[in-house]
Amino acid sequence: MLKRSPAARPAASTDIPAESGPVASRERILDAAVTEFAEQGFAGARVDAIAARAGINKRMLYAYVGNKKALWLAALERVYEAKRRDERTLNLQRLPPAEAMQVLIRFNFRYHTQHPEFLAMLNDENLQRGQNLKESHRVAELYSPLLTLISEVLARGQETEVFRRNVDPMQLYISMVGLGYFFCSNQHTLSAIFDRRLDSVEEVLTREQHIVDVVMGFLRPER
Amino acid sequence: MLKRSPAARPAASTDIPAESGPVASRERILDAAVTEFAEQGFAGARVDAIAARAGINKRMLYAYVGNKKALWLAALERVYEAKRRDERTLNLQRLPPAEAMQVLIRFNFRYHTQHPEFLAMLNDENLQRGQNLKESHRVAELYSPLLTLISEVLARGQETEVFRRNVDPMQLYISMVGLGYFFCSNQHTLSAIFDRRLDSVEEVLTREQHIVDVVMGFLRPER
DNA sequence: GATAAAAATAACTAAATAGTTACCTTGGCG
DNA sequence: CGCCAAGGTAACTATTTAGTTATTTTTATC
Repeated sequence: MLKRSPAARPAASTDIPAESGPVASRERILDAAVTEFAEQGFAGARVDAIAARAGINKRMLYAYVGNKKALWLAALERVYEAKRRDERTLNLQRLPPAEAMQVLIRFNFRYHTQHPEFLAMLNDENLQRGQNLKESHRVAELYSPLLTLISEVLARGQETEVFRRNVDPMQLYISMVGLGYFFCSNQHTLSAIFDRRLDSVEEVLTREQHIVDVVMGFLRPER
Repeated sequence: MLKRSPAARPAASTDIPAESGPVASRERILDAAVTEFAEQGFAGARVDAIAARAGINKRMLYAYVGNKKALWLAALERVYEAKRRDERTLNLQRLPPAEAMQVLIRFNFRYHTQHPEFLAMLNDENLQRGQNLKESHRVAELYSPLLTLISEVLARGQETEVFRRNVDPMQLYISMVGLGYFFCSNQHTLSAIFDRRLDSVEEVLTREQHIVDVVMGFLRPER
């Protein structure tokens, strides 16, 4: 069991070129894993397919990352990190609360439409009852900055009385995300049941505007 | 390929007892399939496990239902039907629109909290890009009566000016469902990220009230 | 160039899996 | 009883799969 990772070897005297070497290999493997896992789910994904996608031998894949579960967790952390990184680029302090809230809503929806791999991996992790994420020692890092952002914008809007009071930021976060998540994640079954394609640009924009209307409509102060 | 289903044999002279016979066997198989598929997903589910759960031999399972994909589709149709059947019991005509809408919202949320197998199978069908559902010759039967109910209640509420105008019933349906779906389906990852259990009675009731508040808040007419 | 460690490959293994085949059991009916 | 078909079982097959081992190639350093 004492498998030394090839990445642990002392760095060579020459700098490692950007497009090769152990670190780059690991990146390529994780990218390939995200793609395969997102398309097939954990049980449906094939380790051989991931190796092939990464253009690497299976033996090296095991050396770099470990077994299939470790691969899943690394891929899951990767898609979370990617979203968190994007979330952190949001700059809302200068915007008035109503506008800032709209930016948050649209950002979330667009992220979900553009990153089906994020939705697919989250769904499958939930099928596995979140056991991998619970065992991750990096969960704390994956905590969404969005919740803090929402809290801040919400508080500002409540002070200036453009938003209603007594709104739990976590509930609002789950609602904001859920309104887009279900539409994106379940587009195929919705499409089959309604006999209507939902992946056109028009349908997606219509949905985005509806989500903004729902959240902003809800947040209007009581008369 | 000419496999005669055992169910096709002429009925015996004695009546088939309720708890045995081909029809009952098929029911038991489908129940077992729903459970196994919901826990493991399509790729993770094992045909042997389904046969064992149903207390039936694999040979008979193949005779009664067909291969794994046919089993999946039959199970998927079954969970849809179950929800549609429940939806049809809603009796909203007598209720004033605001109350009727709340009943719809709560019904949906409760159904999702109480039927994780419905969510799990829908998620996995979407991972498979809805291909099985699209090939089903029974999709039309699976169309949700909820959409019609929502349309009716919405129209009544708009006439009496308790609801805002210009609301697309399909968007409202997707929102109503999505607000609860995400919370239920992703409870494990949400729980891990927020380091907070979401499956207690209190948390579920809090969420239900929030969903009601969001939808009803959105539906308030503009001032 | 020699050497040794690192990196990569292909071939292998043991277990699991969807689907099938050959065979056995039961019960109704003349 | 004797027959036969429906209903059922166990053992099998061909393939696939995660994970490993034996071996070769590459690279850095002297």
